[in-house]
Amino acid sequence: MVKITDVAKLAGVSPSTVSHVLNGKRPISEPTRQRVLQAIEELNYIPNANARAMKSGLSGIIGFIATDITELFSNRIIQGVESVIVPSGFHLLFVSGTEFKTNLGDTMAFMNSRKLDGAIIAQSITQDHRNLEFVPPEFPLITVNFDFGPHLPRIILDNYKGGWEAAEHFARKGFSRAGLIMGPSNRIASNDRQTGFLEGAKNFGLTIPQRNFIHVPFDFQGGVKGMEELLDEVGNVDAVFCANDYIAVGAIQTAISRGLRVPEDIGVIGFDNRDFSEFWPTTITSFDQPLYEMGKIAAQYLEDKILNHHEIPIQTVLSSRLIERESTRH
Amino acid sequence: MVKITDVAKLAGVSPSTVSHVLNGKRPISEPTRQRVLQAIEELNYIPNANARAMKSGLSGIIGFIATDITELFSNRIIQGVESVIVPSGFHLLFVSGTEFKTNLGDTMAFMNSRKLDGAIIAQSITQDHRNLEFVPPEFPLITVNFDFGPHLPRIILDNYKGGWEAAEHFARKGFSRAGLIMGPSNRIASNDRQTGFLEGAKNFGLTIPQRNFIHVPFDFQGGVKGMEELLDEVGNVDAVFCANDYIAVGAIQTAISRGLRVPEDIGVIGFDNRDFSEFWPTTITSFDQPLYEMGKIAAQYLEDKILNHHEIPIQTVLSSRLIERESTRH
DNA sequence: TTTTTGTGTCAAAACGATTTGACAAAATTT
DNA sequence: AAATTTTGTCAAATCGTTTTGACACAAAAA
Repeated sequence: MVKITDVAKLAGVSPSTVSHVLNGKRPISEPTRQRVLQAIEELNYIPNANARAMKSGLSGIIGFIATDITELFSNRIIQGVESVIVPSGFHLLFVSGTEFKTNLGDTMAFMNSRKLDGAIIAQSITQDHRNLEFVPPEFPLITVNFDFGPHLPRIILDNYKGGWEAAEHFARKGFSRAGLIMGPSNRIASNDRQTGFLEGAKNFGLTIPQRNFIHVPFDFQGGVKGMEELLDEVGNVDAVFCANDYIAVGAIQTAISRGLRVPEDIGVIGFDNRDFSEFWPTTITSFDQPLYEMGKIAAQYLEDKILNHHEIPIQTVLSSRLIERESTRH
Repeated sequence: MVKITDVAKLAGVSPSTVSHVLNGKRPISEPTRQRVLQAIEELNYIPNANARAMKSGLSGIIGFIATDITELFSNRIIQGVESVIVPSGFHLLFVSGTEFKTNLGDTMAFMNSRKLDGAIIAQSITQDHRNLEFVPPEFPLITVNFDFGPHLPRIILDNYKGGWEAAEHFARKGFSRAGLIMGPSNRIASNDRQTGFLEGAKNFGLTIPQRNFIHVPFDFQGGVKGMEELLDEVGNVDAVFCANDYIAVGAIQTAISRGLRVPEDIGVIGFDNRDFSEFWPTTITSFDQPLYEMGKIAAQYLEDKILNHHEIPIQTVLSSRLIERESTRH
């Protein structure tokens, strides 16, 4: 491996001169500069990143912590993050969720090992704070799309507003009897959306069933179960707001198999704007989350903290965007 | 930041002794060991990863290069990779596709900068070799799910076999007139599947249309276009093999809107086993790719090269698995 | 008892860059 | 012409580990 002294020798200068040519910390005369550049070219010299990291104290690596990388969400966030950090010379290192969850000691060690200049935590399922207590408070850290407690800066979605807008949309489209199929009840996001929807429904004159706490898993079967429960036990709804698009699809198929027409007899709104909601036989009205944007903002704040030691605003709130499709075209 | 000398001082030993306690390269007497351990605990000492990397020449980081991280494929591969490398103390660093594609110099610099101990290249769209010519041949590198030329070790899918099995499945289910909607023609995978399907069709007695080279984009609209073309111009098919599930869905919807029943009048097989193929109104017969497995194997080979300098087998071939669903239940 | 072997520890030399104090030589100001 | 400033370069110190040759001391073998 060719190193800086090799370059210096070939160019007939000292290593420090090579370094100055590379980093521009001191002026170098043009002829010397050229000789050094030539030597670099000739030897194909690449500075050793680890040596640099050691001297500077910065690794140029930002950690990305997600409980489940399979979740498509993470990816759009990642793209947003990368759009910011890659041009600045940073790279993204993936810290697997399980690793993060299972081993406190290692997590702390990792954050403290200087391998990471900072980290972004995205969409964790757990609300368990314990791990983070071990991370030193000055370590640059930000969470995206979920709230990990009052001390950690976060980029979040206005879920209350999303719920409210769903109700508003139903009302404007002429639906009148609200129903609700939410995800697992331990999620703050779910609760906020539910509250927003219910208060919105009240505000816009939709009827609300007494029993408004159907909670199901975030998948197709959850939607099936939710819609069955809604039709069999709650009854008399024509406007169903679902926690996500998988649930919406299950709900729609169940309604159809019960002889109901969507949206004529019953309207459905999903959440997340999954790819299939756009080409499902009945295309699905849904909320798009600005995940790319969230990643971008998170990355900008993080960089600003790492590079300039600026504090990250404790909370940044973005809005989801309603995308109207057939499932609510009354 | 507390360092090894601080620990040494507190424990009343030399830094090398602390190092030996940590790494076990030399025997240390039990009482000394205990004192050192105690000091480490007390000071909350975490070794500096960069200093370590510099000394050892290994960063403990493996690069993951994917053209499009949004693509769900990458994620299952990543999970497989992680299942192997995380227990061994490695971490995964994303190298964004665009970065890889656009800037030759940087790519090379990156591979050579010792920031990465090795890299996995997954599912690139381009067939462009140029970037890799700049990577030194001894750099541990392996590609997953695509072939980047004769010199790079690869884990690939037996696409020919997949095509062949699709034909076999159609024949066994009583379909008789084969049709084909493939992805963009520049993909080797597409071509292999096509050849396998056509030869399989011949072998199992399916009729093959003269015009068997419909190529469309890999999405829903591609499927719509493909099926229209098939019905309008090729005609007389009852068994359509699609390049992926998005195309299959578009094809199915188009067939249905033309008054055909799936699978009674026309059977459809997709590829990739996307989540929605399992709950689409007509569930879709598809091929599952062993992506997790591929990632796992790639990671094992890579580690073996990084740690033990064992050469990576130039080619490892895995098979896809047919999952039968309603779209071919004749 | 003397020699050999084995244990446990240390001091010093890497690893490969960046930073800083020093100092000629050249350019500018008095 | 002397004093001052600027410019360009270098030598040496530093970042925080790991590794290795040396050595003291204890235990075992001669």
